[in-house]
Amino acid sequence: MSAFSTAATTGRKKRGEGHTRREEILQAAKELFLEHGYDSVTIRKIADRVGVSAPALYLYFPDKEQMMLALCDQTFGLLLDSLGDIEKTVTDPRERIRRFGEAYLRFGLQHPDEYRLIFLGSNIPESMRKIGHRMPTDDLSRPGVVGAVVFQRLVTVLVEAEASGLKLNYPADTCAELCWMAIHGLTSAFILKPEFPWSDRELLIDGMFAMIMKGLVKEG
Amino acid sequence: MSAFSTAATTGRKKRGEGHTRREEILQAAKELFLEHGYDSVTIRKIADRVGVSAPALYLYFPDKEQMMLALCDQTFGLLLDSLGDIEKTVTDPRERIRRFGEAYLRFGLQHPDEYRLIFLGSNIPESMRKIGHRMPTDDLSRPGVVGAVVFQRLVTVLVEAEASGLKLNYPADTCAELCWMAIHGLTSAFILKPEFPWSDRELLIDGMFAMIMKGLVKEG
DNA sequence: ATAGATAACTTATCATAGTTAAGTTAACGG
DNA sequence: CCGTTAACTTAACTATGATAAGTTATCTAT
Repeated sequence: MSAFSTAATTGRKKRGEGHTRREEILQAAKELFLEHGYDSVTIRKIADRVGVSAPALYLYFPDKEQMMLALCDQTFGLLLDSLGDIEKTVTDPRERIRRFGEAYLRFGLQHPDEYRLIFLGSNIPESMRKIGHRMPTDDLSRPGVVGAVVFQRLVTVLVEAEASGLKLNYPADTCAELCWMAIHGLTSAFILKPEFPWSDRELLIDGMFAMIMKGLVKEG
Repeated sequence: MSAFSTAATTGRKKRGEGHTRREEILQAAKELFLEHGYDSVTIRKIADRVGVSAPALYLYFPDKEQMMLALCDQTFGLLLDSLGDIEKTVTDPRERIRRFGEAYLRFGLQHPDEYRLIFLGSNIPESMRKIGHRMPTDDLSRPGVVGAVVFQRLVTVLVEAEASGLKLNYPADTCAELCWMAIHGLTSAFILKPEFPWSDRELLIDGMFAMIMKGLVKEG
C-alpha cells in the first residue's frame, strides 16, 4: 500500500528475507508450546499466529519436531552460558559444584518445558526420546546434544576438583553421575509435580546439596 | 462349528461374558504398549489383535487413556505388594529405608513404561500429566493415584523410624521427599538414558543409598 | 524494460488418528 | 417364539501432520 510496509509483519517476505520468517515461526511456536504444550499445538495454529498457511512452515523446518529442537537448543544455550560464567568466576571446588547444581536447578525451574523435553523425554514423539542424551561422540553442533554437553561439563568440574586436592569417595565420573542424578531428581520433582505440597523449597535444595557433599566428598 | 468353541478366543461373547473381552483388550493393549509405546499403538491395532472392530473397544473403555490407566493400576499393585512384604518382614529402620528404595528402583527397572507413565508423565496426553501425583485426599480407589500412595508409605516408614529412635536431620516428610527425589533421580536416569555409559549400576545404587543415609540420618 | 529463474508462498489433497452414530446380530428370559 | 438388550459392525466425522503441484512476486542478467 503506502510507502511504508516494511514487510515486518505483513504479507510476503522479500527475497532473501526468509530467515526472518523462520524466526517469526520459532517465536510463535515458542509462545504456543510454552502455553499449551507440544502436543496441543498444531502446525495450523502456529501458522495462523504467524499469518501464513500451514504448509509454509515446511519451507523452513522439515517437521514439527525440528521446530521444537531448534527452540530447545536456543534455550539451553542460556544454561551453557551460565555454566561458563561459573567456571570463570568461582574457583573453590566445593563452591563450584554447588553453583553448578544450582544453576542447573534454577534453569530447570525457569524453563520447565524445555527441561522436560531434553531431560525427561516427555510429550514428544518416540523418536525424540534419545535427544537429551545423545553422546558427545556425536557432532556437537547438531541440534539436541545439549544434555550430554552439560553433563560433560560437570565431569570436568569434578575432575578438576580432584586435581586440586579434593578427596572423592568414588571415581570422578561416578561422582558426577550421582550428583547429576540427585539434582535431576530434585529438579524433575519440582517440575513434574508442582502442585505437590513439598517442604520449603530452599530447605530441600540445601538438604540435597548437603547430601551430595557428604556422600561424594571425603571428610576434611 | 463343532461342539467345542468355548468362545475363549473366537467370535462373539456370550451374554454376561463381556468382562472377559475387557481383559482380552487389556492384555493386548499391554503387550502392544510395552512393545511399541503408547503413542505408536493405535486403537485399531489393539482391536486387530483382539479380533474385534475398533469401536468395540469403546464398549469397555471410554477412551484410550483409560486403557493405559487400568494397566498402570494393575502393574503398580505389584509395587505396593512388595512394599507390603518389606513392612511385614524387615524391622530395622535403616534396613527398611534401604529395602524400600531398592524395591522402588527394581520395580522401575522392571516396568519402565509404567514408571514413565506414572512418575514421569511421559508420552501421554496432557490431561494425564497429573495422574502420578494426585493427592491422597482424592478417592484412593480411583485409577491413577498409586504414585501418591507409594510416597505416603515412605513417609510412614520414616515416621516410624524416628519413633523407634533414629535421629533425622530434617522433619520426616522432608526426609521422605529428599529420599524419594534421590531414588527417583537414580531410577529415571536408568530408564530414560539406558544407553548412557553409566558406571557400574550396583556401585551407583550403593553410592546413592550411602548418600541418602549420610544426608538424612544423624551419626550414631 | 523485460524475460527467465527462483524464493516465497497457497490451495487442494492425503493418510491416519481418535471417536461417535446408527444400525445389526445373537443370546437369554418370559 | 418373541421381544429385550448385550455384544457387536459399518460408515462416517473431525482433526492431525505432511505432501504435491501450482501460483505470485522479486531479483538478476541482458
